[in-house]
Amino acid sequence: MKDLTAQQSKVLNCIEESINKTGFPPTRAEICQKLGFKSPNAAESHLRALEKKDIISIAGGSSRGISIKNKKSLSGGSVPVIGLVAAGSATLASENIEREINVDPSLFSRNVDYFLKVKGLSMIEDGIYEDDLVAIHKTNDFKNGDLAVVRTEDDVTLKYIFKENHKLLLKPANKDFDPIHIDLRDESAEVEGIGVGLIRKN
Amino acid sequence: MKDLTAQQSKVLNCIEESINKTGFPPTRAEICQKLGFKSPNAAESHLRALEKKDIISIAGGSSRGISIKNKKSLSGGSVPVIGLVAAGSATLASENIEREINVDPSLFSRNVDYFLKVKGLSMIEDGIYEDDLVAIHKTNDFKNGDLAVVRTEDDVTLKYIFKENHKLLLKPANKDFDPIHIDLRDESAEVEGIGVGLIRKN
DNA sequence: TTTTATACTGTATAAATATATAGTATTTTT
DNA sequence: AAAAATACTATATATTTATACAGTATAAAA
Repeated sequence: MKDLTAQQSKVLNCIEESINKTGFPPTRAEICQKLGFKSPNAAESHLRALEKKDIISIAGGSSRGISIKNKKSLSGGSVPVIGLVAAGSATLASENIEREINVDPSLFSRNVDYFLKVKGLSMIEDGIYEDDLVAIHKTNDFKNGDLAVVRTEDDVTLKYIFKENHKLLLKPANKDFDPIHIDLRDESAEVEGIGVGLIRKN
Repeated sequence: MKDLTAQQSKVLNCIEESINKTGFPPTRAEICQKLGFKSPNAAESHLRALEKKDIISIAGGSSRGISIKNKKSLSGGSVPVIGLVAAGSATLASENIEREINVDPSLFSRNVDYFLKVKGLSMIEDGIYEDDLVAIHKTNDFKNGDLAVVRTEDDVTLKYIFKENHKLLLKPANKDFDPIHIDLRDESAEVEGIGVGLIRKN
């Protein structure tokens, strides 16, 4: 990584301060005011220099469109824990949120949108126990064999998913449980997300 | 405090998403686009409602001036991840630290001093797999049956511990592995900590 | 029952903001 | 020695954006 000049560091610091203090990045004018510049272009060119050095990224055409790259300790690491989801309700509806926990975003391979608290023993043979928190990345894109949160017509379930044409197979990891077969021509089913990790509390 | 309407929750979610994804809050127009509103005032009035309920604050006269309140800036303590521990070396010696991760201190029942990266399959029958990170609370106090990190004369191992007088039993959760019997009159062994949780990355 | 809150569409506009262009001067790199 | 990067002032402007105002309609609270 290239070194920053003294002025560039000041500008970067100013951006960080703004985000920490107000919750959003500064405008060019605000940077100028804080650092004593008299022209908005002073801030602009410093921003472009920081962008060139890959320290920040600038969203073109949008106000305050500055974001700091390789955000290591993003304060917004609060992730909701979802307990039992009533049929028909949105998974992330506030009434389903049990609590919020802070996790390092870099912990799991993909962005974690919520934790699903496991009910029942259907995945126990693969080391997923009752009350384990499965980290869910929200997506409807999946590969066969993925651990998926699937919303069926009257349930939300966590199983291994396999799809072949119009047939959906939801496979548990417990020989006492039967796989669920869904014919998408008869029933609707939707993949809400896939499991990318797990947290267990003893 | 948490009597948000469904729409208000959607808007709040939209704000959080924007901050997480782009690094800065959305504009009214962007909220409308994401949630399908056709008038900027739809977003505006929802924002005002959220402000009235003290969920967010809106900086007047500045673009994207939305910030989410009660942002618990709880410094998620940085906790080291310990990989293979060479016999004789201190567990928390820097050469054993693979990385550091941020966790919510309230996540586990007891304070987590480090994560031990599991090697081998000796605990697989109880859902502890290779490369799982077991949260370790440093203590030499334990109960029979606790999952313990035990330092023997030539190894550091993670097993269920049972002590009876001068006899120590380290019991794996895998029938292919034999329990370790240690006679404390002949060999030394020390409990470094006990497992209070687990993190798995898929 | 009246009021208040929710949930929007639609239009308009002042103010905020990004961003280009034209300069000047110094320092660093090639 | 020339080129490129740094570090600004100064001015201008198209666009973004917040925000007010005017409505419509429904649901919840007083």
